Amino acid sequence: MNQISEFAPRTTLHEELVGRLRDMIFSGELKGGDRVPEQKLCDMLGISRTPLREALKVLGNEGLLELLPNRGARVATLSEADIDEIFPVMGALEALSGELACARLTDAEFAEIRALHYQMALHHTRRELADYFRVNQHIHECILKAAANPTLEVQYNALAGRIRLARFRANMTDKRWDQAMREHEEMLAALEARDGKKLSEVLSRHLENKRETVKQAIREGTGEAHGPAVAYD
Amino acid sequence: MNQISEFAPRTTLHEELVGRLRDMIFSGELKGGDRVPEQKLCDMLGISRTPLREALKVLGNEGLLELLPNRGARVATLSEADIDEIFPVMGALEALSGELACARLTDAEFAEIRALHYQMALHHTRRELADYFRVNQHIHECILKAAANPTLEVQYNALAGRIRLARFRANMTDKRWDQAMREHEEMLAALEARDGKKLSEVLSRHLENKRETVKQAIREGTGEAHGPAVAYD
DNA sequence: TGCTATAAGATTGTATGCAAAAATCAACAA
DNA sequence: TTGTTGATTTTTGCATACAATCTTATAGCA
Repeated sequence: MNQISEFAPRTTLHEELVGRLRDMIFSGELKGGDRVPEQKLCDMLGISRTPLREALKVLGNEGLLELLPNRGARVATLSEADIDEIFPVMGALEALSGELACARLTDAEFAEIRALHYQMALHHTRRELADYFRVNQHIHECILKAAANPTLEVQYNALAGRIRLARFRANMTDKRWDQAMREHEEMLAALEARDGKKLSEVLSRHLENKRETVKQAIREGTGEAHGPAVAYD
Repeated sequence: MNQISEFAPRTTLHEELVGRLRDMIFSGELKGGDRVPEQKLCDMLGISRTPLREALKVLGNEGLLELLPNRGARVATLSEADIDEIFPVMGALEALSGELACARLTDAEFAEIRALHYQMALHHTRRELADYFRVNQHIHECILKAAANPTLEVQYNALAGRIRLARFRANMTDKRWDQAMREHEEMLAALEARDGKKLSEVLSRHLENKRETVKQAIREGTGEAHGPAVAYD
């Protein structure tokens, strides 16, 4: 029996490992730049190298790991240049998700997003940053879900995962936070009006500001050890 | 020595296999729906199952193969619903590539694209479909390259690869072909003017028409055996 | 001291073996 | 004929073994 899950779900080991390693990266257990020694991980997880290596190849293909032939895997790191490269693509995808979401959004889905929005607004007024991030991320997930396009979801999440490699606790200025909140007000309005063009425009702008926040976090945090990755907004 | 390449390039076997299998899928050597028997492929390629399986996992993650636990891999097939799901995402990415390309395009790059454009126009007037497709694809590659965003390139090509699973020889009507050619005229004009908004709009529209062509090809070609995948335009 | 060269050790890449699951097929009954 | 059961074969999933490559530590030399 492997030590990963007590009640083995209907999945293969390598597949489970992909998820497990992803979590280890996002949680900070494996930090950017760390080498990923196969044998050590195998001992730790109680498995053999074969399924682990299959998982490493997949994560390498996703851009979360850097695979150096004959020299093992490293957790990928993110430069400011990488951010500038990834964010425009995410922006295009998120804009699309806004358009599709507006076209398909049910009243029930909108109601849920609105509820989350006000919950988030409350966290904003109370200056509860962590809670704000959590709900914020949930809202974006809801919009993406509402777009009802699994391919879009996969592609977007792949990029969002790479961004999460920049695991520096977000430190939004009050000014930027207020701005983000205003943008979310616009989003809600656009969603209610089912105005896809408007929503995609707001989302693009929103992401543009987010990019600066992330870049600044990278600049300030370079070299330091940190906790789990957080959402930026 | 493995039988894949005479002069082993500086790469690992599994990586080479990813490319090799991709080619086999695109060339039609492995057709959509085919099972991919590990042992048989290993014998054929003169390798063992371990690196092959690593490659299969990667291609599964890319969506070119469908991995069924304990039941092996199948070459993925493409339904019309899949097309409708993938094309909007490609559209968003191609629109972005147009905007970025306009922002960065050098005069030399534009000159090359213009040359290709006129070459393609010649193939169009002569009704040389295959040549038209080839040059057409080259033009789109040039625009993508000009965008100078590797992440965008990777994501776009991943989707383009999945579309190529619909390996039916394109059968454009003359009407649609003429329309595509007019769209390319608009593209060239937008590129020359470095009008990113305009180019991204034309590219989106262009892709929308392409979607219909591909869907029609799927409808007409279902079940038949075909040659290598072709570009659609 | 600082550099190169070389050899030992560690790590990765690939092949093989074995157990478990699925697919196939044959016998049989309805 | 059709459908069901069970044994046999095939195929996959994982573990292990061996080979190739890289890393490092050390010795020799200028």
